[in-house]
Amino acid sequence: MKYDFKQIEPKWQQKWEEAKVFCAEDNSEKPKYYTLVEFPYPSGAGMHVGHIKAYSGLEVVSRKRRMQGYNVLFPIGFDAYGLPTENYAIKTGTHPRIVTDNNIAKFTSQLKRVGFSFDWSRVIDTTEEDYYRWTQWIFLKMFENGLVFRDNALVNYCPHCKVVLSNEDSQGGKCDICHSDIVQKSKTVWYLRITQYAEKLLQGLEEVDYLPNVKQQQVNWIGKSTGAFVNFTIAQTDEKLRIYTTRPDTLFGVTFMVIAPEHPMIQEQRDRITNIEALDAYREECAKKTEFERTQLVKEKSGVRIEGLTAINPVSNKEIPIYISDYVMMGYGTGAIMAVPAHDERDWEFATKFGIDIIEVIKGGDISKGAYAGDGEMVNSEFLNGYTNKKESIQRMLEYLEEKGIGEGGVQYKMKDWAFNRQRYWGEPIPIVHCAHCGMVAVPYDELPLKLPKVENFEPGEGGESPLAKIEAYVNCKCPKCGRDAKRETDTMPQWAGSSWYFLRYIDPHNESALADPEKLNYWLPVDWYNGGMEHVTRHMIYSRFWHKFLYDIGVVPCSEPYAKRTAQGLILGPDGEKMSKSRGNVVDPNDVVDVLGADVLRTYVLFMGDYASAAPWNESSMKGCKRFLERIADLTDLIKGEGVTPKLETAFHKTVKKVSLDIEDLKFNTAIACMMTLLNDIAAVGSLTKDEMLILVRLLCPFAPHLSEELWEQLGGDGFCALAPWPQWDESKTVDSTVEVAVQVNGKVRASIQIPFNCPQSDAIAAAKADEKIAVLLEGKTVIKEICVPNKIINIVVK
RNA sequence: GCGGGUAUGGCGGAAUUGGCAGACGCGCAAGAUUUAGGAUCUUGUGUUAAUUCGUGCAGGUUCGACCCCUGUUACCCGCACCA
Repeated sequence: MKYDFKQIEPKWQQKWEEAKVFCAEDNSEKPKYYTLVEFPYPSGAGMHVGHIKAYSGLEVVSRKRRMQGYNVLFPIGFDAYGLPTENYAIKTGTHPRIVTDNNIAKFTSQLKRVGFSFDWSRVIDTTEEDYYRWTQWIFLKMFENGLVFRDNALVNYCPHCKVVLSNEDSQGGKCDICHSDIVQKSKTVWYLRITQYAEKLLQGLEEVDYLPNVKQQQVNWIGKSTGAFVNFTIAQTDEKLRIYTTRPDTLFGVTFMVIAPEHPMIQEQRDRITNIEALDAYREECAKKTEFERTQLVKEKSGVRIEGLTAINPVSNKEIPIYISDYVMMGYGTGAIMAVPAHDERDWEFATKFGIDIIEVIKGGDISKGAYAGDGEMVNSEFLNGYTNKKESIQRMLEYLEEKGIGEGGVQYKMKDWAFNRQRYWGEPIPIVHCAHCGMVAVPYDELPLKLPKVENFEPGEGGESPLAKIEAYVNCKCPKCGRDAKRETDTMPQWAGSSWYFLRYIDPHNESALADPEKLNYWLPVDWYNGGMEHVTRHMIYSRFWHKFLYDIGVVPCSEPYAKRTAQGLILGPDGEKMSKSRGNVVDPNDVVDVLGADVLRTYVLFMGDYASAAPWNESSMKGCKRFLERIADLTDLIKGEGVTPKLETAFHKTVKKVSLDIEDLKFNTAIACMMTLLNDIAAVGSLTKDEMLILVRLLCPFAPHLSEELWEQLGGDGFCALAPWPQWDESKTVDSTVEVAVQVNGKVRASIQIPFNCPQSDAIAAAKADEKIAVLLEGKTVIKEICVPNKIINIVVK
C-alpha cells in the first residue's frame, strides 16, 4: 500500500469523531481507567512539539487500555486564566476573552490534527462561568471551614507584573511569569491555610505511586522538621521571646539571641530600646535588598545589637544579648532564634564577628576554628553532661522544658500558607463582600457564579489595586447578611485555582447542580495515571492535592488522594540543545511537521527520540527513520501470503507482542518502537508474512501511529475500528527459540559461540562447548579449575 | 551547603538488572537506480597490526562488572542563612 498520510489522517480523524470512538461511558460494565495529562495554558504562540510529547505518553497508554477492554476517560481542557493572556491583551488592546477564545481555537485544531484520542465531549475551560462557578464554590467552602484568612504581612511582590505572588510562584526569588526580581512588600492579602494540611500532604505520599524524585521534591518542599519551642524571658519585662530550635539539647550553649529585622518585638518594645534609630536604619536597609541579594550575595553576617533589652537563658539563667540580623527570617519558625555559636555555622560566624562568647556543649570539634555540627558527648550542660546519643539528650531536655513550663516539643514546616489573591483582571473573582458591620461576608451560594464584569480597561492600578476596583457598579453592593451598603472584594484568584480541581470536572463536565455527581466521582476516582512536567511538582501538584484533601474532608470526593500514579516526561530541547523558547527562536511547531511528514510520524518520533523521562534535542533528520519505518509497514501489504503462522516468524511475533505490551507500561516507548522495527527487519529477511500476522502488527502499532493502523486494518478487512480491536496476546512459551546461541568463554574471554537446544542440561552444554574446535585447542594441556554455566546465556571454563 | 540525578561510538540512545557491550534509529562510506540532484534499495560501519583495547577517572570484589563496593572528576535538576 502506498503511504498517503495526507489522505488517511483527516479521513480517520473524522470517522473517530463521528462514531464517538473515544467518548468515555458513564454507565459501563467495563472496568474504568482514568488517564490524565496536564491541560495546557492556551498561549498566543500555540503549541510546540513539547506539548505533543507530554500528551503522547498517556495517549499510547489510553489507546492500549481501550484495546484491552477498559472504559477509558482521557480528557483535555484549557487552563485559560492567567497573566500572559492579560498582558497580551493590554499590549494589543484586545479583550482577554477574545484572546483566550482565539488561543483555544488554535490549540484545539493543533491537537486534533495530531489525532489524540481525547474525549472532546468533556472539554473544559477554566474561564467559563459554569466552570469557575465551582471554583468559587470550593473557595467559599474553604472560607466556611476556616481555611481562608486575611492578613497584613510581608509578601512576595513582582514590581513588573504589579502583583502579589505565593511562595510557590516566586521560587528562587524570581517572578514565575516575567522572571523579574521579587521584592518583599507589606500588604493585606488573602491566604489559604495550606499549612493546616502539611502533615496530611506528607502522609498521603505514603499511599501513592509517584516517581521517587517527584515524591522527594514534595517532601522537601513541605520541609517538616521536629524540635522544640522555647520561651526566653526578656529581662526588663514580663514578655517572653519565643524561639524554635531543632536542637533544644544545646540550650546551655546559647550565648545570644537573634530576631528577624521585621520581628514585632521591636515595635512592641520601642520605648525601652535605646538605639531604636540604628535598628530602624538596619531594617530599612534590609527591606531594600532583593531576595537574591539577601540570600546569595551577602556572605558576611550583619546585624545590630538591641540596646536596652537582654534575654535570660532559661536553663543557665545567664543574661544574654539580643541582636537583629537578616540571617533570621520572619517567615520560618517564630522569626527568632537562640544562637548556639559552638554548634551552628551561622551563629559561629556571627559570634566571631561580634565578639560574643562561644560555649562548647558537644565534644568532638575545635570551636576556636569553627562550629561543630557533629555528634558527641554533651559537656558544660549540667544534667545533660555525659549524654552521647542525640535523640536521648533531646528527649531529656524536652522533659525538663515541659516540667518547668519553659517550652515544649513541636514541628515546623518550610511550606507557607498560600497567598491567594492577585490584583489582576483575568482571574476568578473572589466571592467575598466587605461590610462595615458584618466584616467579611461570603456571597451566597445561589448567587454563584459571581461573574467577572466586562470592562474596557483591564490595566492594574499604579498603587497595585485590581482593575475591578475602578468599576463602581461592581464594587458597590449590599451586604448579604445585613443588607446595608457594602463593597466587594476586587482581587481575583491566582492561575492555580482553576487547575486545582479540573480533573474532577472532567468526570461530569455539564453538571449544573454540583461540581460533579457523587456517583460518577465514585466510579471514576482516583485518577489512575497522571503524567506531566517536573515544574509542577511543587506548585500545581501540591495545590491540587490540598484542595482534594479538603474536599475529601467535607465529603465531596470519595478518596483522600486524587492521583494514584504520577510520572513525568522530559523536555524536548531545540535543535541547538537549548530549551525551546520563543526568544531563542528554536521552537518547532507541530503543524509544520504534520504538513510535511504527517501526524503519525510526529507521534512516533517524539516517543522514539529517546528515553521518555529525559530531555532530548529535536533532530530533523532522525525523524526520517520514523517516516521510513511507517512506509515500510505500509509496504508490508505487498508481502502478505496466506493466513495463520509463518514458522520462521512465530517467535519474533510473540517476543514483539510481549515487549511492546510491557514497555508501554513502563513508558519505554523508544524500545517498544525499536522492537517493532526489528520485527520488520525479520519479516524482510523472511520475505513474507501472513494476513493474521499483519493484523497483529497493525494493532501493536495502533497506539503510536493510529491513522495508518486504521487504514491498514480497514484494507485487510479487520472488524470495526482498529482503535477498539482487542490487544494482541503473547504465549510466553513461544517467546523463545528452540535453539539458542551460547557464548563460550575461556578464562572470562569469549572464544566461541555454539548452538544448543533451549534449556538443555548443563552437562550437555558444557560437553558441547568443550567439543568446539576453537575451545578444544585452548583447553589442550591445561587443567580445568572451574566450569560455570548460566543456562541459555553463557559458559565460562576457567583453566590453568 | 543540603537533596535528587546523569556520564556508554560521529549523534539520539539499547543492554532481560552480575552473563556475548553498542539493540533500534540517525549520520557516514561503497555500490545499484536516476540526465542530474533528491528519494529509494543493497552492503558495511566502536577501536586495533592483533586472539588488541574498549561504558568519565583511580582502585576493589567476582570465573565474569556499564551494572555491586571505596575514592574521585565533570555536568544537569530542585531547595537554600529553614534555626
